[in-house]
Amino acid sequence: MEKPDKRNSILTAAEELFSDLGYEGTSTRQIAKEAGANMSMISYYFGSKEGVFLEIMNRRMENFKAELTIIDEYQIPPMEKLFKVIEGYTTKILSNISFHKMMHRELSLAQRPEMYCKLKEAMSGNLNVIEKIIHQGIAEGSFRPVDIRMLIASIMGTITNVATMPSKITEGSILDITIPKDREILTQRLIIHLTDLVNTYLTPKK
Amino acid sequence: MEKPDKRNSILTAAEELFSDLGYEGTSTRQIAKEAGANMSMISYYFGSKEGVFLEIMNRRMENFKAELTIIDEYQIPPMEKLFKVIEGYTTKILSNISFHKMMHRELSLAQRPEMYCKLKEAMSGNLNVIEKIIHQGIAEGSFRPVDIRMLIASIMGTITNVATMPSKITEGSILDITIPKDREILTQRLIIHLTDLVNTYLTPKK
DNA sequence: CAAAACTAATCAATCGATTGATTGATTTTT
DNA sequence: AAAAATCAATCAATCGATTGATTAGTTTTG
Repeated sequence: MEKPDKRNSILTAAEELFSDLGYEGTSTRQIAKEAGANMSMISYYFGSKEGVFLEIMNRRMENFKAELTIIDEYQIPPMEKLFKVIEGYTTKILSNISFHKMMHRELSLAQRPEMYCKLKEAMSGNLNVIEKIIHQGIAEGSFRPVDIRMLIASIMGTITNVATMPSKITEGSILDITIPKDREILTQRLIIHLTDLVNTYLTPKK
Repeated sequence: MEKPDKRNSILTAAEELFSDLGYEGTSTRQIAKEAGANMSMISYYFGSKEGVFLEIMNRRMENFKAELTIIDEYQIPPMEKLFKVIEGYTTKILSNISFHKMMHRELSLAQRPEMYCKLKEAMSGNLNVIEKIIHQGIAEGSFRPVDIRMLIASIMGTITNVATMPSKITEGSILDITIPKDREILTQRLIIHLTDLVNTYLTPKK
């Protein structure tokens, strides 16, 4: 016997719809229809449309954080740490594009102050780890002195650009990030590019 | 004597609201109120809410394009071209953040196919200019061979990251991109970082 | 053990509020 | 006076949310 489990199907449907159409662009009727559930199930399980949104964000955020702080503990050179952070971050984001789109829109619009703060907090937590690593590298002389915040903007921005930009925009490229196989290829290509970029940029000239 | 010019005040109000609240998150009543105009003025001048949106986007896009193609014509080394492109692009985007936010959301959501195509076209036009320059540099040996598309993603992504991310996220930084004076500082800092980054990354190792 | 009581999950129907848009009358400009 | 611009009032449609009723599964009771 199959379990309907409308609760999860609502979350799944809502995440995709929010990601594709935006929060305001998605109606509770669409969510219910897509989830194969009755509208009232949304209120029943999550209280409101915003409740669904918050549940999705909180879930994904929990799964997202931490990870990076562990890498910082490793006893390896800063450059190796940076590589691991880049690999971890890229993989995470490219395998959760829907959430990443939602998150970015949330930070850009800044309408739900509570959620905004949570995201900001989670975000700057990750930022600080990266900043610390780069700072350490510069201090010990294994990195060139650079504008740390701007370099982080480059790293984050590159990943976001690949993740959110419609792949069709890169004309000629047949890769489509919505296709799992292509996404895997893109992920590796992005990791290679970013590690090459920061390595070249941060390695002191002889 | 002041001219009411409701038409323009509607466009101005709508651009800011669309940028802050998103397209679906903005109501025609808000636009009218903010513009100090009657609701029906929106239909009168633009036909519909979407008409307002399209007018804003088309205006800004016209103003945005071209510029880059001229740079490509200059008789200067590829690296100098790239610097000029970066400077021009960065300045343009950071002085039109509202439009840039709208544009990115439009590309991310892809709901109005017609507008989406226009934006894609304008975007890939700019991309191709940059690609051509980098390609030329690699061909003549003044650039290292790199993943061109990914490098472009880094350049664009960095600018977008600085432009769309709430400045508060960079804790410690007191710079607020919404304040003109701070924005000017950030713009210069961003240009310096990007030129330094691409210069270091593209210059062949001796 | 079986009847009764309770609970979680689901549904169709409907609520008041808000949406984008339009109307016809009125004012301003030319 | 003709044209252009503006207004208050109103439209049908859709929004998010709630209601009361129903079902199925579990617990408690006698």
